[in-house]
Amino acid sequence: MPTQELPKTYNPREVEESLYKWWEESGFFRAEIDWTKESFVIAIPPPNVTGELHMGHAMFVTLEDIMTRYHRMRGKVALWLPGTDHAGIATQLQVEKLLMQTEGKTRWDVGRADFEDMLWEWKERYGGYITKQLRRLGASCDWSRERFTLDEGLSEAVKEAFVRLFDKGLIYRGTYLVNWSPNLQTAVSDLEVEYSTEPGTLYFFKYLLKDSDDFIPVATTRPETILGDTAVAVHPEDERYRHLVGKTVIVPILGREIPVIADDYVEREFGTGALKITPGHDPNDYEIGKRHGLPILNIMNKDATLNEEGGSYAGLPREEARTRLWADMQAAGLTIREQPHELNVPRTQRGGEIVEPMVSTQWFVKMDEMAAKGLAAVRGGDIRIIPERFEKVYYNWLENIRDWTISRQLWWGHRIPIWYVDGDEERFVAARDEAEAWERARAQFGEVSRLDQEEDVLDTWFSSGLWPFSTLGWPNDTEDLRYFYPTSVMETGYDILFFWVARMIMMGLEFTEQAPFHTVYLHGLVRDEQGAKMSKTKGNVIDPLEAAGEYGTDALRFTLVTGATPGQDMNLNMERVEANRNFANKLWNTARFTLHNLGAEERAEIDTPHMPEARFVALPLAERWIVSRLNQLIAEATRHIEEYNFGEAGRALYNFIWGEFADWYIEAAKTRLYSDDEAAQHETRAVLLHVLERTLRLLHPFMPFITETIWQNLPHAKETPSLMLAAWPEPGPVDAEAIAQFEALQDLIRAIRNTRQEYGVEPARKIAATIVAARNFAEVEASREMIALLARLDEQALQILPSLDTPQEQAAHLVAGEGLEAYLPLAGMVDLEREMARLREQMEQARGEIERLNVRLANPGFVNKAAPNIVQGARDQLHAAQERLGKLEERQVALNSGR
RNA sequence: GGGCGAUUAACUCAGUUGGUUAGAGUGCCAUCCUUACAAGAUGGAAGUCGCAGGUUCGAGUCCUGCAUCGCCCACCA
Repeated sequence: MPTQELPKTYNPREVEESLYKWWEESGFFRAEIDWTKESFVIAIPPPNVTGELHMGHAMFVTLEDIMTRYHRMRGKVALWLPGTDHAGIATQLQVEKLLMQTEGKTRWDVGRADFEDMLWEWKERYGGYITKQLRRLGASCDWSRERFTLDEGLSEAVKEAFVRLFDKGLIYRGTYLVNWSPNLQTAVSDLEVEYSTEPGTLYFFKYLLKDSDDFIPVATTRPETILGDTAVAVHPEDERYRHLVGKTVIVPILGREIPVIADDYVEREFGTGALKITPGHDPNDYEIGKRHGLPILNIMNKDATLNEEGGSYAGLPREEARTRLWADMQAAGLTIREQPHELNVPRTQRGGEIVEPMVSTQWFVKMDEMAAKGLAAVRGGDIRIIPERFEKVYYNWLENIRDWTISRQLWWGHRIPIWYVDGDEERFVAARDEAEAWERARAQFGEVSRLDQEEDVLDTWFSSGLWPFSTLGWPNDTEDLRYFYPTSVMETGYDILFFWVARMIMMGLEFTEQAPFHTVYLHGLVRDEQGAKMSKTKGNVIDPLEAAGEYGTDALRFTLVTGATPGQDMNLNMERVEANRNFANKLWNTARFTLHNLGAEERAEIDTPHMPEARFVALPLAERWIVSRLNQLIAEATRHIEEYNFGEAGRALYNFIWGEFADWYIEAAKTRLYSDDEAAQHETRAVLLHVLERTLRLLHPFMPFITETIWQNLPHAKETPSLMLAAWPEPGPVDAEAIAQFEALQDLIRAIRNTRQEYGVEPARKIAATIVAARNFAEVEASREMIALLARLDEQALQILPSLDTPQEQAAHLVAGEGLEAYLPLAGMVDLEREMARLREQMEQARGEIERLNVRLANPGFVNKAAPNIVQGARDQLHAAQERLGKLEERQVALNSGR
């Protein structure tokens, strides 16, 4: 493996695509079943098959890829199972739109068979696009197991699930008031309805009593529904209207007679206190109608135009019917007034048009039983939701769940496996295929001459609900299913907790009698930098591939993972992506430095689990420090990842790589690297290489491309061909004393630099400094070594005069922890007055600290109740501060007497 | 109407069983083209942790109330 000179800056565009291709073609993403090993499985949240990549995808790819790569490196059989969703409504809408644009036709114009062909064509053309985009983000999915919800296997699972639920009596057909989408002409579930607050009008009008001039005043926001009224309701205890209960009133314009009823649902304070009842087009009225046995009048066609029940308004769209009717009522003197009123308008999630509650015959799933099991699984701890607060949201939804409308009057989806017998809507069987349907129909109904399959398809989420196991082969008892199921983590956005996660849990429990995963990790929405939702109409969408193209996929991923905490929305700003691009470049240059200084002999050792203890203890201070810090980092990053705190893990890596490895260790290493001591050189290179290589492993799940690229350039034996297959590092020894000593060194250097700047010493000017290591270090090798290090680290600025004696001349005096001191000569640099002032300020600080600590330690509550290590820590601090103050006082005296 | 989240430096955000003097990136000021990196280096300024109480030896962190913004659920015509 020849090591070539790396370019000065990392160029992601040059490596990402080919690297990914190599990973994929080499089969590194493939999960091979190995019964001696543990598995780690994530089923991807399947994107819409013809969808476009957005930041939500980038977010889940980042998080799921981190988990998958991490567990793969930990030696598990890691399967990230990819696939796409047919996305019934979304896809059909796209194709309908295209059909309208190109041919000016609706789907009904071309007919079901041809339209279905168009859908499949569309899917074939655009279906691969989204998965290509996921690849660009580095997703280490096992593409050999890719699934699509309309695949044969998954369709089989859907039929099986449906029939089982049907046989159990959990699926029923019924005529109820459902949410109707007039554009799509299909029913949608409650979840697919979104409410928006919009300005509107509250219309007051008169309901005339039959055979009387008297009237009941009624208020409505939707006058057109007057045409479907079958009663007027008042509160039973309302004195104003009590005497009218049981009387008959006349529907305006139409002249129909309807009763006045009493129901305590009516709010006396709202409007006029009298409520018109339209059971055919309002959910609450529907309930009231059922209670009172009122007729249900459907006044609309499927496209929300008025039907023949609307009398002369028949054929008009609902909005137009409203204005016409109101005008006619005004002319007839039946109106009272209008007032502005804020409306909560139900709109369909996809199309955005106003939902029309409409009575129709649909298929439903009974939810109570399944919901109870779903609740128990989370309550009992079989499933954990992260962040925990969403457990409450989940409970709340399942506790109040209503039956699920699963039929859709669409043409793109799984056709409901119900067969009607001899054209009779009341006689039907559920069956996995037509043969079984005949069998079942004959067994149940005897002579059967014709079977017709249900025209409706199933809600997309019905098939998605089976995803964790249908993708693994269920209902067949496949090896994949046995080995990989249940899956491990379900990672997705909190916005589909009800749509998808809850249903997967319920269906998993129902069909496999197991929770489909043990952990649900919910991420937040990615918003723009002002916190606004990204949308095409606002034009504030940041395309993940554009961002990745400009700054690198790794930078984008790192930004997404470190910028947010679980379940929390994040505001993405490109400055952060740029900053992380810079971080990638920093890492790149640490690698360049390491490789540049490498000799031919440095290689093999990095394949060992960690540095042998015996070698470690013999290392010089800086080396023991960085290796100790690395080992602490390994433990810390591992802990954070295990606890799903990926952002914290990422930040810890960032701080180590930039703040410790690059800023300090590499500088410190130069002392020995550029010395004449060949053994020392070799040792230093080995440590550089060791730390770099371990760091690459730790960072790989977060930034797969750059880490692999560098890793491939490292001169080592490569027991594994790719970093993604390398073992996750194990923490080695930590030398706490080395850490403390090196940190003291850092403190002192910072203090020296700070003093120079304070006194405005020009950077190029060297200062002769006297460094004194305190008595407890005076004898040990460490102090000499520290002084040498210091000389190197501030080579440009300092001429170090190592000494164990306090100098007598006037000098600025600096003290760091671990008994390190520095004296910077005053001559030519230091103004005595300023130095005295500086000393006073530092003494003031020290006294303040001593005061605070004394107060704390004098408090019996603190000494008795606080943890012993906390108390001891305070004592140590007090001693250090006292010592520091003592030195400062000595120095003050010395300076004064020297005057 | 019910529930949840957010409120920390100029901006975008971390801060995980309560424990020194609250951190990062960006921006800002000053200096530097030092032989890995100007996508860089060094130093610096910058926060009464939304407000008011409480618990505690000790609160950004726990409790109560309030304010502002946002989200979810429910759907009073």
